[in-house]
Amino acid sequence: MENDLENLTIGAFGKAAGVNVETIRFYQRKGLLQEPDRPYGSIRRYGQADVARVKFVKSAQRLGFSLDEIGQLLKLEDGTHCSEAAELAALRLADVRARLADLMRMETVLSRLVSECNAHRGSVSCPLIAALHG
Amino acid sequence: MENDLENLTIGAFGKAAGVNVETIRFYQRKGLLQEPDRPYGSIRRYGQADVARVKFVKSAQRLGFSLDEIGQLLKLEDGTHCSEAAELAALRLADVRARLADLMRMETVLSRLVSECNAHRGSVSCPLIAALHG
DNA sequence: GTTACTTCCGTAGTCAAGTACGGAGTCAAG
DNA sequence: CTTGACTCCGTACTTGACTACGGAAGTAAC
Ligand SMILES: [Zn+2]
Ligand SMILES: [Zn+2]
Ligand SMILES: [Zn+2]
Ligand SMILES: [Zn+2]
Repeated sequence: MENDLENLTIGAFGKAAGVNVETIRFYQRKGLLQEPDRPYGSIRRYGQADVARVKFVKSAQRLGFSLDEIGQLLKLEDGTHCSEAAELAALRLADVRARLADLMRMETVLSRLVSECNAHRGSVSCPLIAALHG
Repeated sequence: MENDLENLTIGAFGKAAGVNVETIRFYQRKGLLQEPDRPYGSIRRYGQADVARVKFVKSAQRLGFSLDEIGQLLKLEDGTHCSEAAELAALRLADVRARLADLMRMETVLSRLVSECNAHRGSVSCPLIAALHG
């Protein structure tokens, strides 16, 4: 296979970017990745810029951005006017903090319930189950 | 309407439990709620035990249990042998803690990126966008 | 030049937890 | 005894981020 770094088949591309081939096609349909022209009667080839783009998507996903938001970010990728990007990131941050607060509440309650259940041996009814009725 | 507390129509039941009628039907299909017998050529009626059951489901959901897990919990609702319930709760707790760690990581990175972006005014490229390439 | 993998492309399915819809049948009020 | 609201039931749709499938065409290896 003549798969130098700028002539990757979609399979090699997927491997290089750490994603499934189907994921690449899916991103193409979503408009997150453009499909390179296809030489007549042949196969598309991909390069390192494409790999970088997918890695960008995956990094942003790890920070909680949705694919739609990542689409926005990619349009600002030149970095010349980042205020919109900062705004998106601030929204994400607010959302992350809200979910964090939710989970902290769950953590508090669950850990209390688990330890209460561990402690009530012998007593009549389980406080864990009882708590779910409130 | 003769809707005393033990003769609720499904609509009154939904209102009493704070959920949509369709949600009730959905829970019935899922086996979380049993459907009461339907007097010949008539309409089903519900009581406070049903309302309590839905509220149990909703409480457990707020703690992060899935409907499938809640189905398990409901089978143990007698409270006589709670070790399985405690085990489920411990699993939920572990999961909540894992998600908490994820979100804390996101919070750290996002808040750093946002403040770095706010600080870089005038400098060449945006560290927020740049970071997504790593 | 045949075998065996890939690519291409469109469509369809997955998961969770519901929501929506359409056409009966039922019920209470006026 | 009709109107309008509600119930019943089955089926299909929703969201987000993929994943799977099927058949034709391209390509690589021997
Ligand atoms: Zn702009
Ligand atoms: Zn217990
Ligand atoms: Zn048991
Ligand atoms: Zn910036």
